[in-house]
Amino acid sequence: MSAYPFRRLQGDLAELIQSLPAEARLPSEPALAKRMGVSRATLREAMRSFEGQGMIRRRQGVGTFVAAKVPVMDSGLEMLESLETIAQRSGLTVRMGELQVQQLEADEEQAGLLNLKVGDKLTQVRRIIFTEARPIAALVDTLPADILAVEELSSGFTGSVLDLLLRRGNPKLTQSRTEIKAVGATSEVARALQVQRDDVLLHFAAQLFSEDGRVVDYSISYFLPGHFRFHVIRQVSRHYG
Amino acid sequence: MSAYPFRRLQGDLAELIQSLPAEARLPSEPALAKRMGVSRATLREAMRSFEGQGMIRRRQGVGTFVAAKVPVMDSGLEMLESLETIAQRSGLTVRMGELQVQQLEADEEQAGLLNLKVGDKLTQVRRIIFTEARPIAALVDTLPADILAVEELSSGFTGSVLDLLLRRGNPKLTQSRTEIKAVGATSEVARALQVQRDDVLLHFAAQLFSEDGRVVDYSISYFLPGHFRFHVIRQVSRHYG
DNA sequence: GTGGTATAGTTGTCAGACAACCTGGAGCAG
DNA sequence: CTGCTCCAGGTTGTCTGACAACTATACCAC
Repeated sequence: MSAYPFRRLQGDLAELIQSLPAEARLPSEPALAKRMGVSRATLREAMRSFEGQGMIRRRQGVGTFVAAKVPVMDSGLEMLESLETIAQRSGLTVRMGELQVQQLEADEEQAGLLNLKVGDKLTQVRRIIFTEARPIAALVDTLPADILAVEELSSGFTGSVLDLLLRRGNPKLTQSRTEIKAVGATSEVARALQVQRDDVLLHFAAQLFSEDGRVVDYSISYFLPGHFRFHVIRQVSRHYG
Repeated sequence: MSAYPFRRLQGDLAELIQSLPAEARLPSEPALAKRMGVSRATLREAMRSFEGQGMIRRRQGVGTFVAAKVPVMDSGLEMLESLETIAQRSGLTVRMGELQVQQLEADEEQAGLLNLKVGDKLTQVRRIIFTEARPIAALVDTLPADILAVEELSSGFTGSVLDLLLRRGNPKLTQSRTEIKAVGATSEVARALQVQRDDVLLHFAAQLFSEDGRVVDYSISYFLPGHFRFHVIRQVSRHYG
């Protein structure tokens, strides 16, 4: 149970929406507010947030409806989730391999990305995600050592730095800024993902922010095409609506 | 002037936020609501929507602040904008070339994507975006012929189907669902963009939705790496906050 | 100086009300 | 029967006013 109605609502409402079939009609706002135990104003803030993510569709005088379903396989980029979480929701089994944890000191580029000083201690985690036998993603997380110590990764590390931080609950994570590119595989990545050098890969570079605005993780991901589907809902800017 | 306060507010607030420097503090909610001429409840719905896009940051008991600035050069994917609009905001000059407009009948794939029947009339627009002398993007828009007729593209077409539809104001566009991939250049695209076959390209495939939920445009874009920067703000899912 | 405490200002939430809008059916003219 | 108008009920959109929870600052006792 969360302290604030809005946060609890986000989870409850997401659960409800995902449990309903496409085009299904949601209860009216007064009814839903009562059922969720919040005021209609708070409910509407949450609704607005879900509408912005394209999960629901509202029509004045008619009702609120679950948006047309997108194939379950792919993942919307509005929410930051670990690959493990996405895979689990999709009913896939993935495993992690080739885990490498090391401590190092920030060079100029890393210091800039993490908003630190050159020479500050860093923890770096590299790993490969496999489905069945094939590697499909390569991940590198770099964190300040005071956020995540090397020792913490020794026992029972499942492979997701994000999930680890979320479970620990400290620092409190709020959002990430993810940059999207297409790259050719370097020889190192090509070997890890068992593809040819210069083969096409999707590339995410993400800064993960905590509640106080600090950068707590810089994450680089390489995805093999065809095994993941990423999409984003984009709003039409209505400067002159 | 828009009929609904919320829509007007979206534009006004976006303008205000973008005009302020990073970390700047916004007026308090009561003050801002009064200034914008809406109630605090409506203002808060808009604020929640902007918060979801990572544009502002709210701290209870303290205030609301403009989020750390994202460089104007690159473009957040939360908002759907034409390349021309993005370029203009970035101070770049781009020009369109190799415009091809044709009418055709929907095959099975196109019918499925646009939610039409096989054989329905389509308008297809192909074009290349250049900066200076180099081509940097290839675009293909496919629309139902009743949405956009071939004749409408004859005079004064600037190169953006999106901007054209927005200017016309009919149908009213609401959002797009954009799928993101990395692909190797086909021989056709490679020739158009003056790259080698199988060179790495970023690939967007977007369905553009109108107010009534109809798919009014299916758009495919190929981007040359290095000339565009795309990012997305991702919220941390707080199922157990 | 130090630490605790009041205080003003901010966001978070609530309740109730009315306006704008859409849908479907009743009623009526043809 | 058909087609039209009108109306009533239900839904989302917005507003008002209020109180709760929280934060930073100023102030005071020590």
